[in-house]
Amino acid sequence: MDKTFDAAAAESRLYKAWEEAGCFKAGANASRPETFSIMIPPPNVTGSLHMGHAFNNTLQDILIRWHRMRGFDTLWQPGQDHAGIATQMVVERELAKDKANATRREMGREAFLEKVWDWKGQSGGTIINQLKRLGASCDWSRNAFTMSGAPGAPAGEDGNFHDAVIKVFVDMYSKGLIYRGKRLVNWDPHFETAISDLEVENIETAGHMWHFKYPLAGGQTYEYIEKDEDGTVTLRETRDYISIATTRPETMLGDGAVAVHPSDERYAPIVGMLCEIPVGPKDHRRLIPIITDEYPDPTFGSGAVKITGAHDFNDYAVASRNNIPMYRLMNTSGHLRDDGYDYATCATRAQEIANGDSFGENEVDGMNLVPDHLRGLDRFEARKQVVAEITAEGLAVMTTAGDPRLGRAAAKAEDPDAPVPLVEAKPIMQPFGDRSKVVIEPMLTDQWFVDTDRIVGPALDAVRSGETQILPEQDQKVYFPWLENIEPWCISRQLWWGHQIPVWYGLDLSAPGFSDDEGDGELDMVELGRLLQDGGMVHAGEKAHCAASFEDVQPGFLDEIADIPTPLNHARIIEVADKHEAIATLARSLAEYEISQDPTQLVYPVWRDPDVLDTWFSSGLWPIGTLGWPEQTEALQKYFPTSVLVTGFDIIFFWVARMMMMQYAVVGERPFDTVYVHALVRDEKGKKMSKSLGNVLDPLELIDEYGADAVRFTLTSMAAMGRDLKLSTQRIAGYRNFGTKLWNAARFAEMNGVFAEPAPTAPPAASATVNRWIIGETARVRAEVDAALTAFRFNDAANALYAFTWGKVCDWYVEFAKPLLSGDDAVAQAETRRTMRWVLDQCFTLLHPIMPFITEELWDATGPRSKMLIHGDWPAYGPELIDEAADREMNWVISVIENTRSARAQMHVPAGLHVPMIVTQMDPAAKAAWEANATLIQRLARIESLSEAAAMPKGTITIPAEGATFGLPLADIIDIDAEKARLEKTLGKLAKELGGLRGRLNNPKFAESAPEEVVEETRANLAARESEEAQLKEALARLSEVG
RNA sequence: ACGGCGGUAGCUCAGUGGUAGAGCAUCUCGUUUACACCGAGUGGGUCGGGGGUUCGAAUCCCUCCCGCCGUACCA
Repeated sequence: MDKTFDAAAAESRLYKAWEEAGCFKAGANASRPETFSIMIPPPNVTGSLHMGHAFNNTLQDILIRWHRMRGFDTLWQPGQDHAGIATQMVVERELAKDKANATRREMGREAFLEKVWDWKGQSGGTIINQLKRLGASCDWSRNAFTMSGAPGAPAGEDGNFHDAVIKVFVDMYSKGLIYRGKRLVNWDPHFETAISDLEVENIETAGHMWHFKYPLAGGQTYEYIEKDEDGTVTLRETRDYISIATTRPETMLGDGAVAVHPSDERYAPIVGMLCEIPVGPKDHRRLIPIITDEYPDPTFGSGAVKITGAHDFNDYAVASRNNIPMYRLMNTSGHLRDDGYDYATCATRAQEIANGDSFGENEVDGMNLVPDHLRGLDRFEARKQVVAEITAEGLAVMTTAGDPRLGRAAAKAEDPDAPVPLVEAKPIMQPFGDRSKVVIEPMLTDQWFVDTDRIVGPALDAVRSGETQILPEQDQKVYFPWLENIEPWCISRQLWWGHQIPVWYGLDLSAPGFSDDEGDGELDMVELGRLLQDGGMVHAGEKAHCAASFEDVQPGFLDEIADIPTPLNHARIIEVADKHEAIATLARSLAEYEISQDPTQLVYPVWRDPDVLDTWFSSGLWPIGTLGWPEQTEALQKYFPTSVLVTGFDIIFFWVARMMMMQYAVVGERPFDTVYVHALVRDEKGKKMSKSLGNVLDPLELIDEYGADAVRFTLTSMAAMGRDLKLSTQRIAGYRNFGTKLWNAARFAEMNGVFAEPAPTAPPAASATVNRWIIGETARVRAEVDAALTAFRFNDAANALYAFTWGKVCDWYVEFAKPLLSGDDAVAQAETRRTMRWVLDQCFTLLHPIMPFITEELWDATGPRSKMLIHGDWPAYGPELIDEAADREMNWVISVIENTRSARAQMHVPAGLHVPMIVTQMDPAAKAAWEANATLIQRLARIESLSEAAAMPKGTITIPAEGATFGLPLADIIDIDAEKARLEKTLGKLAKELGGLRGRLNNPKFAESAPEEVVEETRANLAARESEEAQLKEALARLSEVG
């Protein structure tokens, strides 16, 4: 054997061997009926392994390997998700690298998707290979992908996921659990798609708050009165305006009202009046009502809030409650709209609405209230313009240049008394897209939603009842409130990469008011013309039908047109790109019919919803989708519900909660028995690792440097439940050393012929105390490891194994075994070889789930084996192997050695010097222990000989032990004063301890109320300490006599 | 602001009612039948502060202080 384990060379070789032998396959090494299954949290297909993945997958691999070795029918299901936004972003960026490439929009949907699949083909395997480097023992033959089987997927990308996703959508749609509606959503102007509020990061940004005057309509005035807490009037003036503050002046263009709190006396006189939005062409200044609502906080700002329902979530709620129109001001890229009618027309209509006309949602959405000269401007540019125009008009609230509210501007003011507009410098929380990093715009758009209220119940009940257990428990406190206050889940995304929503739209030809003049059920020219011009085609709504495919959706549309007059009711359903094309196609078809009079050529064009589903909608089906659902596969029967989900707390909302809801909604069962939620891996200072901070530790680099086992062991040993990991390379190096330590223990064993004979399959029968002792210690650690892993206490398992392997086996047992291995007692030698072999095998086995590579390598290097360690048999031996007498004896030996070493070191006895030892009194137990282990003690404590004496000679170092007092007569070497000091120090510590013990025992209440075994233990402890104290005092007295 | 978590040795953390532990780092010594990626030894803590419950509190309760993470934020 080499001196160290060559991780770099061995890891790929071993992994390949496992994989080629099919060791990871579902059910491999199964020897019992129970199943154990884990679904990997699917990493992004374009992603690469980061520390969080390394941690997450190490824990999963430990559970999987442990169960596989225990003979469970085990499945670790791997796969990736298609990561809609992220992947689309990556591919667009790749395309942009070469200016010659067409952009996404230029090449069109189909061509772009081909590029995405190409990219997936190229880079999709990256993360898989990285997981392999970590040692992840997933069943790769089952690798799943959330876009598998989608239309346009290239060969080799077949699979059930697309069908599963579409089926679920269709089912939920038909049950009414999915609906479409115009709602305010988070809109990413860069990607031009809706995003989830979970994908929005609120970041504090330096912002401004402007204060503007909204003049009352018709120049009306009122007495504006402010009072302090006592009701004393502090301000009274006549105003012809209401003061409004805003951080987003550009949205004023879309204001629908000004709201004040109903209790706000200051504004009571003007509630119900109209006021003017102080921006836009003078001729068409819009007037909006002053309303009351509970939302405005009278103590904040002016107490009056402008209501822009289409661009602010709070305002949206107010506008909804009060039937205030919500005017959308921006287009999908965050520029002010330049579609629709001119400003004057729209403003006129808006005024009618403000004056009380009824209005419809679609009509309002069609109105463009952006003044013509501002149309097309970027939203931030528009803000500047609006501010400038209002200020120029004198409608900004003014203050003096020295007003501290102005922030830095105030400090820099040359003339602090000069009048300036009140623009407060104010930190504001601004929403940013977590991918695009641009400011998110609340936007009123048509989107698809899951009616989560109706499917959330079982997901909550499951955790409440314990049907699914969330560990650590504190994470339930994250799960519950979120689900209890769940919002509708917006599942549509305006992207191309994803599962396209299986809904088709057709023109609504059953326009109300249309009549067939002759009542003959046939359309003539006049009627057709009317249908085209005035009928539903352009302005009326659309008819929507949902089905898994275009074929399946046709019957719905045929029903739809069955009632309209002949011959259109017999039109063929065809699919076109969008509504515009549908109108054109229908018009053309009708025109051709006019000439040909051939009804078989008539078509009714329908178009598919262009949006795709949120990636989390498909990954919400991960537990069943990966097992082949909707097919009732064998795997599904066997491995679902799954056993454990191991995941980071950051995706409890994103993923865990949604899987819970979806699995119950779709198959009516829990997706997993246990959810183990782990913390975040941080850098050694506790900072979140991020590229911008440059504190990212790359797991692959660490694996290169220290080996996968060391990285895995480090992560495991730090996996205390519910706490973040602060990772330092120093620690990883330490665990690399641990591997080397084990390696060298095996090397030592090899040198001593330990592996010459076949490996024992059962704990060897042993008569030597050391062997009996280490066998018992092994049984202890096995129980500890099993208990720890059962409770998901990964760190306890790792630390127990570390302490056992290094602290017990390598430090003591190997040393104790040396004399036996090299001694001339052939029987003892053989027994010790057998025992050491067995103990090392146990170390390899128990450590394998955490450190699979080095243990497999050692397993292979230490003799012929019937199977690889990955399929080794996990031990089940128990406390029957523990021999209390051997334990006591070896602990006594260890304490004598340690105490002797300690005394020697403190007294500066040269380390290499073998010294004589004297014993003055020894009880039978101590005597027996000494005699049985004299060689060991003498060797390890560097004792030349032991002789009995009636009393310690002058200048002796005293070493107390249980049942014996030892001494090292080293008068010529040691300093008497130093020995006195040493003894006194020890006595001091003892005295403190004794004080506590006596105090407790002397307290009658202690004996009364404490449990008996505690009292007993305390008494025994006191006796032992007292005897030690007596020994030391005697020694001290003797030294004092000497002087 | 609310919620969660945390404050224990120089550092990173275990320890959840029986009187404080580990690893790493420090310092000292050391090439002795594997291992310097090593061995032996040593120092180091009123367990964030205060109060309470208890025979006994790092541990349970109350309160305050500090840090981190979420969520919501006020136009």
